Amino acid sequence: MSLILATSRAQTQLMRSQLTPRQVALAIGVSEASLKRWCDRGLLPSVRTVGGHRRLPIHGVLQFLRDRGQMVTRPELLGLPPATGHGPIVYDRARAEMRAALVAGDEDAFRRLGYDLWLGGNRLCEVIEKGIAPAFADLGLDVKHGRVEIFEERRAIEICTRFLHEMRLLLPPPAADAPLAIGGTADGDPYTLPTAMVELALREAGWRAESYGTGHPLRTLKAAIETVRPRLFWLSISHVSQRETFVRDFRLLHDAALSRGVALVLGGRGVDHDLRGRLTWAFCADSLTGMVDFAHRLRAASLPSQI
Amino acid sequence: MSLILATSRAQTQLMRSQLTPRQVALAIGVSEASLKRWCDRGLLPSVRTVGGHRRLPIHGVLQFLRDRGQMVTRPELLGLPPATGHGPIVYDRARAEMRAALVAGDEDAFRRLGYDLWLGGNRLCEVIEKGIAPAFADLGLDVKHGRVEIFEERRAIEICTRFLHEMRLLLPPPAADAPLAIGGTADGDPYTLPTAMVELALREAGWRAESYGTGHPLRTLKAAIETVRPRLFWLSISHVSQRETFVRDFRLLHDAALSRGVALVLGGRGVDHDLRGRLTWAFCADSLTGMVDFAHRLRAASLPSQI
DNA sequence: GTCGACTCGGGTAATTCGGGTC
DNA sequence: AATGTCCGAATTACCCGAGTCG
Repeated sequence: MSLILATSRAQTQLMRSQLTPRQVALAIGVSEASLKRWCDRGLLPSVRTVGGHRRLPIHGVLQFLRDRGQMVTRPELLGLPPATGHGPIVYDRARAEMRAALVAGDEDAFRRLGYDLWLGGNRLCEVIEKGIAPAFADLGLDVKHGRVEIFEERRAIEICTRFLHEMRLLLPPPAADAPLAIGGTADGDPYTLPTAMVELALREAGWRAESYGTGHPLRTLKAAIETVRPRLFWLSISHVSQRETFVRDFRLLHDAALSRGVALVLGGRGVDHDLRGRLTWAFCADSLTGMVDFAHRLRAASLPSQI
Repeated sequence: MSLILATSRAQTQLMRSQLTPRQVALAIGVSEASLKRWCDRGLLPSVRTVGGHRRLPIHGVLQFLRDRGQMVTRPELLGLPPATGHGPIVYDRARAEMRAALVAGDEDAFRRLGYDLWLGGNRLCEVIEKGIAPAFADLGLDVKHGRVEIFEERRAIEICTRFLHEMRLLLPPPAADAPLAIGGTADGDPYTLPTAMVELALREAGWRAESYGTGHPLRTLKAAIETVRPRLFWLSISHVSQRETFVRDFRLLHDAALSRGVALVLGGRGVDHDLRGRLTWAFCADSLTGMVDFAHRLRAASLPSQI
């Protein structure tokens, strides 16, 4: 039995972590000579083959493009979706166009919008918070008012999940000694996107973040904290099914986190005034960027003598 | 460009301190020709078989990579003795090792096992059916008997989901004129993995397959069939929450599919004898490979004059 | 012994090197 | 100061028939 790996270019490039100068030059529409000079000046990270040929790690290339706001003329050579041709995108328009792409089930269009925002130099947590999340908020209203079918919303969630996972692969892998963060949602809270978004935002910020998914009874999360011993634990709260039980069991989580020195972070649209008054935590985020900022401060505090 | 990968039995027996040129070439992302030259120049230690074939001691390869500071593009291809092959022994071992990796939350190990099976020449639907799915079946028993925490199972699901999405990116994108297949799970069925597996298996078989995710009320799936007009619709059934309602509403689905010429396919461990007697369908799959075979036949029937 | 897949060696095409110039 | 183009030499990738591996 044999397997034939038909390596169409678009997909091998995504998984291939190193690119040749020619591929990058074609993709971004500059001469190979310029690329060589940028590499030699250290603007663009590169490694060498045995014979001295340059190879460019994809992470470094994307970072460079984001920093410089460099236009990508043929993104498909990098495994990216085809270009919009729209030029720079602002959040208001991205929100509307993302919503439209999601409703239509147009995965490529959605990916393109996400990539445009990201390559435009925005942090992922901002792309999510100002583009994707609002698009889903609009979508939720559409469903509520019967303008959009439920299957279309579910399909949108799948599309977004795949995009988030794609971004996860594109981010540089976290350092082995990076602080560990885990999290998820509680029993009765099936919303997968928010916790996946938190994971991605923390990974972008250099954490070794792993989402544990949805629907965890709180006592198993207590076990997770005690077993895995992360530096940070996030509980994404989109919906609370049994409030009294939740509040009671939550104490387990808090006590476990406190006694193990784990920073317990809450967040999500399910955190209302009532819950805020009855739960205790290390940080309660009202935005993804706020949460990332807290993670930064926590990390800085953990390494006091790093100058 | 295409790679033909196949299985060599000896690799399972040798405890693999030595690698073939092809494995190393794939793992570090260079051509076999370059590898040969580097060996001949003494940059990379190698020994010869009696017939003159090169074998590369793994420690020499790792040393070489360290010296050059080169990143391994596919680290999962190096390190452990790959379990290449197709026999039941191979799958038994993969199943056990996958289960262990999943319980431990070791994503890299799981990915490596998946890649090993796939690159060993197995189709993805077989990798899933004989490796991954049994591993999860074992895991489910572990949870049931209290040997494994719930958070560990949820974490395993996340790991597997990310792997499936990674494979999805690795497969060649479906042709624009490939037949369309959509599917998902019904309301009250939160099991995401099976429908994601179906999607992947159909994409491997050349379909334009898109999973719509979980938790669809059946009437919205009816709308999906009528709006999207796929050639095939799969309903993944892992758990049926309200049996009577399900059976009643299912008729909507069947009628819509029948009148639109959509092949309605059922499958999943939730399809029991009772349901089989009360539902009607175009095909009821008791295995992933069986479902893929049906899809092949369906496609062949749709294109009668293709020689 | 058969057989399919892999590897061999060597040859050829394509890419990249560094440097110089526009 | 920065980019694009051109050059000969070197490196890498791809291809082929014959032989090896398991």
